[in-house]
Amino acid sequence: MKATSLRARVRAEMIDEIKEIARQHLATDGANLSLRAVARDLGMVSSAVYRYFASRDDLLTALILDAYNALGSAVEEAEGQVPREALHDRWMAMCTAVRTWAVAHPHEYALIYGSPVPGYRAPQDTVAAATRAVTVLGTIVQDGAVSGAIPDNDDPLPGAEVEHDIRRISGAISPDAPLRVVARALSAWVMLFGQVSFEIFGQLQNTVTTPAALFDHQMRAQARYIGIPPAPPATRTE
Amino acid sequence: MKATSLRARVRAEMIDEIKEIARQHLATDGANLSLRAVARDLGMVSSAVYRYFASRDDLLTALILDAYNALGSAVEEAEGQVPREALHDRWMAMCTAVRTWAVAHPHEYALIYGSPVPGYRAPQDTVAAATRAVTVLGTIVQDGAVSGAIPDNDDPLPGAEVEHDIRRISGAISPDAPLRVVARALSAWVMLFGQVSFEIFGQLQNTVTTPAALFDHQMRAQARYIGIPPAPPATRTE
DNA sequence: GATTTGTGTGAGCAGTGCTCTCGATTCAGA
DNA sequence: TCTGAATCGAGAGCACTGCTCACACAAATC
Repeated sequence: MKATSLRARVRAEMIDEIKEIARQHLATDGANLSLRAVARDLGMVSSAVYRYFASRDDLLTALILDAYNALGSAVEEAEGQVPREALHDRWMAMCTAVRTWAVAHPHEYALIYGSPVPGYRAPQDTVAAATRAVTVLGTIVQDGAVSGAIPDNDDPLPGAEVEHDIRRISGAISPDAPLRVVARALSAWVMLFGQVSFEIFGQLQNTVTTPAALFDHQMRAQARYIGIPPAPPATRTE
Repeated sequence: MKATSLRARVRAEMIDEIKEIARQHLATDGANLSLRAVARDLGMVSSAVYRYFASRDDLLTALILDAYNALGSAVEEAEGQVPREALHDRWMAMCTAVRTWAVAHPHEYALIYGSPVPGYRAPQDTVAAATRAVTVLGTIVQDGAVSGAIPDNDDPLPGAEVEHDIRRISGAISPDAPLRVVARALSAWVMLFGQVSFEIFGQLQNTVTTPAALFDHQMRAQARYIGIPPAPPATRTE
């Protein structure tokens, strides 16, 4: 009746344990993760770890994938709890989830949105995981566009090359939204991660005293910029 | 007539040479800079390098400071060549200078705007250097505000905490600009570096085919957002 | 039961940051 | 101009790293 052998189960647990310890080391020692130190914490010799990860970079890649998925889950979960028609609340929930997760896991955030550590390659596996967060933005914009809540704007249209790029992104994320709305949503997306990165990477040090409040204010401004109608004054819906 | 001794001059040259080789290693091998390898390239033994830099982190800090200054110079120089009254051109020149420098020196850009490498501290020296670029933005906004070219907008005012932060930034950079204009300029600034970071760090891979064109389009949109009037249709001024 | 497969050990290699001692060179003051 | 002090590079050495490779032991398969 056991679908997986004892060995396979133990192996999976071992992999999880290694990654967990590695995450702890990441949080304390920074990005220069020591495989030997991880092995030491596990009570085993360094070479044994190589039975589970072919190299240190492979371990890091696994952590990167996990980080993308953790962020994706956090965002999906937070946005999923908001009623579909409350576009503004969905947008804010999404933004806040990104920042909250980043503040709680700064080193893992740095792993995925900071400078690429090794000779940077993005294994195809990570692409799908990385897409989860932006897909949430896509559904918000898509819902707002089809319901008419988010109107088109009168921005100048981009050149052919840029239009092609934006159209492709739109097709994958919010196929029925006007091109110019997608363009604005994209810039808001970039602004969102720019703001978080500035905070996590210390660019706001000695400049901003209340990053959470500033973040909230700026994200509301971005919602206005995209064209997401403001939330109605707190009226209980039940 | 020599103000500095021979030794001091040789020492300064040596420091420059070490930094130059280190920059080359940074460009090829990525962020994990090897002091021994740098020493080898210089034909000296590793311990000799410690006569010039107390530690590897000290070398990196020096490179970080140089990078901030290089970016600052590039931005100042590009923006300085545009006539003062051409606000839109000044804005675009500034944005383009940031991206151009980053594309030309991706690893140095990662050093200053990526994940902080060591147990991240920002030595006070770097703060001044880091301010140079944003100061350019400040003068543009300031000039536009006092000349009336950039009108105030009707954004909701932020809460007291955020207002305090923005007011302090405004005071240091563009003291006569309306609070709400400064807030928008700040978000545009964040968006600018978000866009560049996304490109340099590979977040746009397999998504955007012409990053330069997209960048140009998005930065024009940000100028509109701030309230910088569009450049008049190319009429030769002479 | 024999054999193949997976797992952990320990030694070892090449590389790293950094310290220290030891000659050699340059500088500054008498 | 000579002398003591400061500076500099070389080399050895320590503790650490990623990674490889035989070796022994256990589990899974035949």
